[in-house]
Amino acid sequence: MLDRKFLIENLDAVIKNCASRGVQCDPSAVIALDASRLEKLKLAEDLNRQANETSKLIPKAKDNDERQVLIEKGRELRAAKDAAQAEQDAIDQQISEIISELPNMTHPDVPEGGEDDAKELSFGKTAKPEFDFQPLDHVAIGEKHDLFDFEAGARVSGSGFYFLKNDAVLLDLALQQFAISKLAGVGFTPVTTPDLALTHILQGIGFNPRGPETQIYSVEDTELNLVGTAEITLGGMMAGQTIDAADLPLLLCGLSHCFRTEAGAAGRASKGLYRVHQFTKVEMFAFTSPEQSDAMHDRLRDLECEIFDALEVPYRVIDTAAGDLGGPAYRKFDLEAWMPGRGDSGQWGEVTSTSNCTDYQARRLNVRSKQAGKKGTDFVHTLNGTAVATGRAMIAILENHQQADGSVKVPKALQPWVGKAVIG
RNA sequence: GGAGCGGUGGCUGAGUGGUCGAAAGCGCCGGAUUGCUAAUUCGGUGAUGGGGUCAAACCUAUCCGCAGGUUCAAAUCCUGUCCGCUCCGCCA
Repeated sequence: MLDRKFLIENLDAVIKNCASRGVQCDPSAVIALDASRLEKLKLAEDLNRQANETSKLIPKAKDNDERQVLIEKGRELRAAKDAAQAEQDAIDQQISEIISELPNMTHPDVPEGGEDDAKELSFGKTAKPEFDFQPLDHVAIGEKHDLFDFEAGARVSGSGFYFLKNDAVLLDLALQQFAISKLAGVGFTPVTTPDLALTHILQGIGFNPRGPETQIYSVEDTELNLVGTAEITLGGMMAGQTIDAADLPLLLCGLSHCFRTEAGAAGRASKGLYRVHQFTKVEMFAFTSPEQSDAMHDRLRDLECEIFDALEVPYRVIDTAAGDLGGPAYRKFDLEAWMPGRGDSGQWGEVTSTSNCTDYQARRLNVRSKQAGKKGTDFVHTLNGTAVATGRAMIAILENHQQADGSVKVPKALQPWVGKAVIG
């Protein structure tokens, strides 16, 4: 959510930003609405003040007659104030509806355009593999080593669910262990998180749990929703809180399951583990001061690179174009791993994503910071980034590390947890 | 799931209809003082919106979990709701 004053003072920039984000909206209506809102606000406040003054006179009234006159006057003033207040509230509601549809502003370095206009920033340390045999995709590798059971997943939970089996379980746990111990070692507080969250928390983070397009599973007759990412619960952890500025940045790494309906994704590359309704993820989350967030965003991206370098997976880093950014993001970097089994001869596939959401989520969630000696509070900045989504990481590992005999090398970083150097 | 109790300022905790944004203590900030990393003492110390100012000061409205209701007037009475605690039941 943008700040109302910011919007009013920077209307042209906001309109331009909406256009480059591809968001249909009319923020200009807010200007006139806010002017009349202020008018009603002042009127309501003035009437309220008069009513308060009248109320204070009542206990001091000389006699019953005077008291009755004052009570009647108070009654009228309150009624008038309620009417003005109601008008103010109605206008305020209209303004909020418009503003809540607006995306965050955009970092000046973000490329213009849509999905295909992302800027390629860099590549990982690991080169794309060159096979002297026909490489398999991860589904075929899984069949060979009995790693997944998609059929049973469909029987039990429907299409898009799966069981991991055997070494896939070890790999899954190893990825979690590796990511968490790596991050705990560089200042992140490890947490396990609820897998369900209240609707208003989702909305604060920028998810909309209702409507036909929603990516969110909701529990009927409750305010609970299955989280699509621990970003929701980690950000929600500090909702309504005021953090001592000296404690910033606050770094968390959270382990959670992630649930996504994938509404509207039917037909898109959906084979195997790539697009599923449930997966496990270690997520990084940072609450920072406004000055710290750009540097923190680079740090989260660099940590993702270190993790995938350690997993010996080839990847590229892209700076997502404006039109492809979600509403809360000010800038977003993705790591796309090379997946030799995708398409005819391999494709890049997104494995991580890190966003700087500046104060967009903090304003909705009301997360502030307080600096000692300074008057008032500031909204913090929030950032999130994938450390490891185990499903997609496994795709990249299995497909890149397969060998001619069908076995798969386990990256050194994972061997302590997998307990072996080769699968199969 | 059943029964009971409770949610007040950074914290502890008073406060059952008007003078309460709210006692007291702690913490914190500033001053004084004592010959010394402490003690004593005085004062100050919430947030948000609106106005005001170069910036302050200042003025004003709102906020005692949240949302409604009663009343001229609500932290205080009523209803709903969320959260927490205790006991019982169930349970990994």
